[in-house]
Amino acid sequence: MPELPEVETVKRGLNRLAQGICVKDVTVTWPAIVQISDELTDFRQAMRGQTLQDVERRGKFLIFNWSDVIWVSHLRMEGKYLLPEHKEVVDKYTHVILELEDGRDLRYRDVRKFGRIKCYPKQQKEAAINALHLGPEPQEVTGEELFNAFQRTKRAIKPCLLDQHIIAGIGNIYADEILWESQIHPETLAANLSEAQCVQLAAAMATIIKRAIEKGGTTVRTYTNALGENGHYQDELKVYGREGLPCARCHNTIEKIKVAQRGTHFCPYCQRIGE
DNA sequence: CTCAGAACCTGGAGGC
DNA sequence: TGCCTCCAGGTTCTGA
Repeated sequence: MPELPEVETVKRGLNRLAQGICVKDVTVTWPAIVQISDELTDFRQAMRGQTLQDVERRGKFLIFNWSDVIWVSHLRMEGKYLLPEHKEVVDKYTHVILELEDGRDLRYRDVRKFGRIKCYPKQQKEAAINALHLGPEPQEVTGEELFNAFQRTKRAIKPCLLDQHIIAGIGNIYADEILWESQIHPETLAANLSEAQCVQLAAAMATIIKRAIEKGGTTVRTYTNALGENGHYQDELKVYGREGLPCARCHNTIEKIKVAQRGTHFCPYCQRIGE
């Protein structure tokens, strides 16, 4: 679930369903998921009595604004927030449970246990977000900013799109989709892209990310989305998961290769190195 | 400093 | 059915 459009969808769901929830008690069953900043002594103690004001997003991070603390939360591969309507049995993949004053629970569920929730005092908010060293959002970055950032690296364009210090929020699915839209081969050296190609890339990022947010993100495989919301952008994917199928633009066959250890889908005819 | 590769975890899919 | 290998929407650590 977790690239920018999916995280944005989770954020909107939490703001719709969880604003004003008040925490009575906390249970953590996999301690590595929860971290606290040096100023705090105990997560459970810090969270008791906290009311959720709202949730923001920066890149793929969720920022929870509680009354006295903030959370910087990353879902990584499979993290989900759930707010079950009825008291459901807690399964073995649920690692954090906030027992609420209204009788419900806010649960964090994560099969692979990769996700993280870091808790800070509220006054540390700006410093905590700055310490993430995130690049600009893909809907806001300019071609010129991309061009300048790419001059400083010897890497291929694909790993640059995944580097959160350069642009914050793009993951493996949208990187492939953006490169297809821009007709750029994923192994092209980023430093070799022209300024015009960087402008094209910035435009493709804005269009694709905006559209994916409108569609509620992308749901692939059998993951069920948090808060009952499934994405629909999977119906509009042009290359991701489409190896062996015809390219929507030129009808040649989509290929899958490895670039910087990540599965990478592209059209070898309309995405060529040096074009 | 930069970059490639491993590590962190678990489950599903496919080969034998 | 069982066992093995590989793969997965991400980040962070290690070491060259």
